[in-house]
Amino acid sequence: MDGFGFSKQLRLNTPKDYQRVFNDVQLKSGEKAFLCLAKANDLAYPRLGLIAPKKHLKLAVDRNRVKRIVRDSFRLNQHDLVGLDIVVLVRSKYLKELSSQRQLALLEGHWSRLISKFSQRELEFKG
RNA sequence: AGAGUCGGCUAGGCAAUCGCCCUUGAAUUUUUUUCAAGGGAGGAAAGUCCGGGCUCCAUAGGGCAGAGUGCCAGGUAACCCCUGGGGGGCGUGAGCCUACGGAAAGUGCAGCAGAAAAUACACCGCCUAAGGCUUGCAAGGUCUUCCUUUUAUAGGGGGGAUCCAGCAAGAACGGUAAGGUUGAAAUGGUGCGGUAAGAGCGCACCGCGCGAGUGGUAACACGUCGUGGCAUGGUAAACCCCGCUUGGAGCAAGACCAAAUAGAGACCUAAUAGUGCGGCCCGCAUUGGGUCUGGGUAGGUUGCUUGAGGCAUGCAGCGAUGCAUGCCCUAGAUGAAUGAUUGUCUUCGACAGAACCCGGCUUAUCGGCCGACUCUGCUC
Repeated sequence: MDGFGFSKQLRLNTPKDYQRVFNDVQLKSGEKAFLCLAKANDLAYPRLGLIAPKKHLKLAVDRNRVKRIVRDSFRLNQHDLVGLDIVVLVRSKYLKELSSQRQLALLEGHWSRLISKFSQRELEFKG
């Protein structure tokens, strides 16, 4: 796993996968635009799930755009996120007003916060 | 040059890096993984408003109801679509708009204004001819009275009454609908005659209805002829009537794989019956159907892209379109693929993301390009 690919392996594919994360949220990071939920997965790679409700983003074009940006950011940072199942929820239409650069910056912040929380938790768990 | 009308095309390009989906080929032991090549959203993909294909319900059949549709001809798989034509309306014009069958089968509806809104009425106005009314007049008639002439009949003269006849004036409980006022709409228009005043009351012209004729496949047009003084106010995206069309459900359709609407038990119910069948009846098929208990799956494959397909040329047609030949294969995802970052093009954008597939309609839309045409102005 050294490339920056984003194959099917790296996605949450079934309702079951999503339920697993929702039923036991271990890590959380969020603000106005995004909410990231995560749970350890005991795998050698991270997995990503996306929820962009029609309620917040009415147009299919907007929903697709956000998903692409999140996926791309996840793809480029996947090596730091090993061992996590992450579900990203799009929270509001406020997102629409943000530039793609701003969105990417927000996501970077979420990733690093998740990583630090995750490593802290691992330490506690071991200790 | 300015203003405008109609039609068509386009919908960022290029480079680098990191990625996604599909197909093909190669490597790998098949799975998997890797590499290479190729392809990868729209003109509206949208709204889901029509019409089809396809699938299942019966092989989708008859009638009623319901729904849709509505000038004519053509095109098409089909249509509420398209093309051409006709009628009506708008515009100087190119052009644009038009649910455009029936109102003498019936029912209903019409605020405000106005005299009056569908029945003919009569507010203002105009008129006083006929018939009647009121008032006046008194030369006729009639009645009455007085005077006078005469023996008398009768004659002459004066007064009064009456309203029989007459004359004049007035109006309406009469005539009229020309003129006025309202309105989207008021029972043909103009002129002449006519009349008490008026009126299709009569005539001329125009308009209208009906019939014939001519042209046109037809809708319809023409106005040559005849005929009717004119009859049927509007509204049918009000009910309705008439003609035509129309079975229902949808790719979560449906099919396959695995034990898979399975298999098991209990109770209830039924042959003029139940179910398929989801408006109702007929008809057709079938012999079951309903409730409950307990048990189990809710995964994968397919349908899924070669099609009423595109492009080019030729022929037929005013055109929509059809036919012929050649070439091409051009997204098939399914927690859902086209992106991100950077640079550059002086500027880079709008509306917006395929989900079974087509043909339309409607709505959204930044900018650019091309063609045809119209009007106005200037120059020659």
